[in-house]
Amino acid sequence: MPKNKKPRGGRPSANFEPRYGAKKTSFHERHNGGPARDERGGRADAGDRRSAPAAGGYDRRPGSRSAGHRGYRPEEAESGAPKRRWSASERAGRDEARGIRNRAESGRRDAPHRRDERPRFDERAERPRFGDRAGSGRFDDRARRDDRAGQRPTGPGTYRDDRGGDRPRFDRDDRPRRDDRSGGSQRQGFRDNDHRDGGRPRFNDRGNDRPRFDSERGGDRPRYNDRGNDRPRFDRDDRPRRDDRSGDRGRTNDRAGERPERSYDADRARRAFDRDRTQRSFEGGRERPSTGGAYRTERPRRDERPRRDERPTRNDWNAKPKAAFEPTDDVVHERLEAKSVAAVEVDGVTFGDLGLGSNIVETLANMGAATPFPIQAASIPAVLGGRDVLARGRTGSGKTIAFGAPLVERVLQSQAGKRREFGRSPRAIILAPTRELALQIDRTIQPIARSVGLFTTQIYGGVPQGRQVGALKKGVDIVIGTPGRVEDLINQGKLDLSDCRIAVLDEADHMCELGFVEPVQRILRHTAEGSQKLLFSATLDREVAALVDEFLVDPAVYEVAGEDQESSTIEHRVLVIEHRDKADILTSLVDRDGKTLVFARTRAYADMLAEQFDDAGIPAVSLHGDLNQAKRTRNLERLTSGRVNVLVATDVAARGIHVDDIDLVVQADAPDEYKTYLHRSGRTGRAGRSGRVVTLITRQRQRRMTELLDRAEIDAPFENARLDDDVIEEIAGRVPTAATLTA
DNA sequence: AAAAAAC
Repeated sequence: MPKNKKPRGGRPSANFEPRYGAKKTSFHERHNGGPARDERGGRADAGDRRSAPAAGGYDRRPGSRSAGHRGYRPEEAESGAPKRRWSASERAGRDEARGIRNRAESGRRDAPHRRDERPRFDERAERPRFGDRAGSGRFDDRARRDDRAGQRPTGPGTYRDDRGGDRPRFDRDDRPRRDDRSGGSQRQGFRDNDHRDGGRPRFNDRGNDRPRFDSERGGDRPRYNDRGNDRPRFDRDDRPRRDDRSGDRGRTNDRAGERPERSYDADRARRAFDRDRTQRSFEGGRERPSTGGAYRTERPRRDERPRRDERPTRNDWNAKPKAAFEPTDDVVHERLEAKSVAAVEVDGVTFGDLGLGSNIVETLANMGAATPFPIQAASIPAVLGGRDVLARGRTGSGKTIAFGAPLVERVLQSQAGKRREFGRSPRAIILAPTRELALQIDRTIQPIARSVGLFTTQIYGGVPQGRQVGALKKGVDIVIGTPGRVEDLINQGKLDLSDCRIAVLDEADHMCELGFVEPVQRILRHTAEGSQKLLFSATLDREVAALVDEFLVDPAVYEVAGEDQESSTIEHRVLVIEHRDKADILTSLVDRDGKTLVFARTRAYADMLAEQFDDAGIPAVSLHGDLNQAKRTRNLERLTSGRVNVLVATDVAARGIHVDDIDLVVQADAPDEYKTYLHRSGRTGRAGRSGRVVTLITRQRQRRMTELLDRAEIDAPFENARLDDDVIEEIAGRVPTAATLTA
């Protein structure tokens, strides 16, 4: 939604970001090349349906309902020949001439080559058509809340409940009133919350029997993110030992009591440092070799290893090879300059408690975020307190709101009493690695900002800059964008960040990768002196050190304890296949009812797969950097809206993109990096929903894949699979029938 | 090696 001035009336505007569930706009009619009946004709028994025009398909609409308008078309004309300005072959020719393949519009699908060779996929004729499915059309009420957090509007406690926890919610009535608590918490906001000593339940307690009121840790407990080295650790002495508590959860905390110095006790963080360790050779060569080597060969193969419940806990598991390297952890933390606060748990805490104003709280509630997720409860007070923050919360844990809501609050406070001047320069900037992500962040933050009278605008490439510049001229408060265009506009003198007091890097570790980090650094240098920096990512690691060293001052580091596979809602599997079966297995995997996201390594392969699925009668679109922005946005929206159920993407979609209801992620090509694996798989299982990830590899790749999964600390069974194996039916969610066809 | 990010 590239607009910072959305018409209040909600009239859909002809921009690149159609509102979900909204009417199609004339923009789309124009760009869909007319009725586009083929693409919407439904996935079912492709041949028949396609030959029947439109067949009462989806909400196909004429461009305008009234005869006076330019785009007016009478309804009945939709099915008639006159609308087909291009014959199928002409369209195909046009598309080829443009070098852009748009299967949906070309006539190619009318002459599908391989369809006859694939009788097995024809059963889908019995399935409900898209328009009939329960899933479609429901986005009207979700459009506003499809933030990355994906918090569900089911009221308080949802987060825990989703994870199968039947742990009783903290009874808020038991809780002392805020004012009763110690520490003289006079005002609301960061300081106040900082003193979450007294009666406040411990955030990072987990388990049912945790002590709710730990009064002996009363008012003299230092504040949560106090600075200074003498700060007693939040989770040190006074904390019940892990074994005293019930939980088998939150194992990441296991060592907190034993090793108080190691504050950044996220395994993921440590893991990320492993690589560095190899390079830095702190350990004199006793670290894991990167390929093969002693460590690997000593380990049992995956399927020979004990089952998870018999296995040592993750820390123990890791401790074996790493035992000798423990001191390094501290070195790493110093390098990060981070004194971390362990994870928090948030039962009974409200957004208001955290210091957000009532308008923002209400807006969050309307977006489906009734109560804060852990990462939000951790970072919101710190952001409001003006600290630099590094935060790691796994995919789908609500990071956008974690930085967005307090950012809005802070911008608001900084402007209190001042008029919003025409042409004012922005007070905050949020940078994201992809345009889609920038759009999505704005979709989450804009309503929050608007609820308190602040304006946002998106600054990203691939679209004409005029509109963006126009918004800046009028004056915006929060800029959300991608580095390229942001820097471009800065250099053109059209974007002035000198008054920008807060800068956020989403997917911060990615933004620090080669080729990304330099523009980011230059942009950050344009922000106001001493501006507050917030770095968020699901895989935040030392890769951000370059930025931390230059830009962050005594950052608070947050993470959420217990974010391991045990507490995850994602099921991981690896299929070991023959390469010649790959195409058919992929088609079989995506031939299903739920939404499926397929990752491919290259743009060309993504296109090829989307086309292959389409040809097999499974409507699919692709998303990658070779598409123009309009197509990118549109194709993603097609998945979001349920118009197609299959999206084939490159890693442009690996990070941050939130689409409700993706229940299967297929990695047609295995990723090379464990972080990529984590981010890709994080497109499913969001906000506590369940999801499944399947990765296809060939036999030769097994070892590499095992290593990657080790790094990701994911335990996934490797299964040999052939085309007609039940395992594929099972993963796809089709019930294996006795009549499983054998060609 | 690929992908992303500016025109």
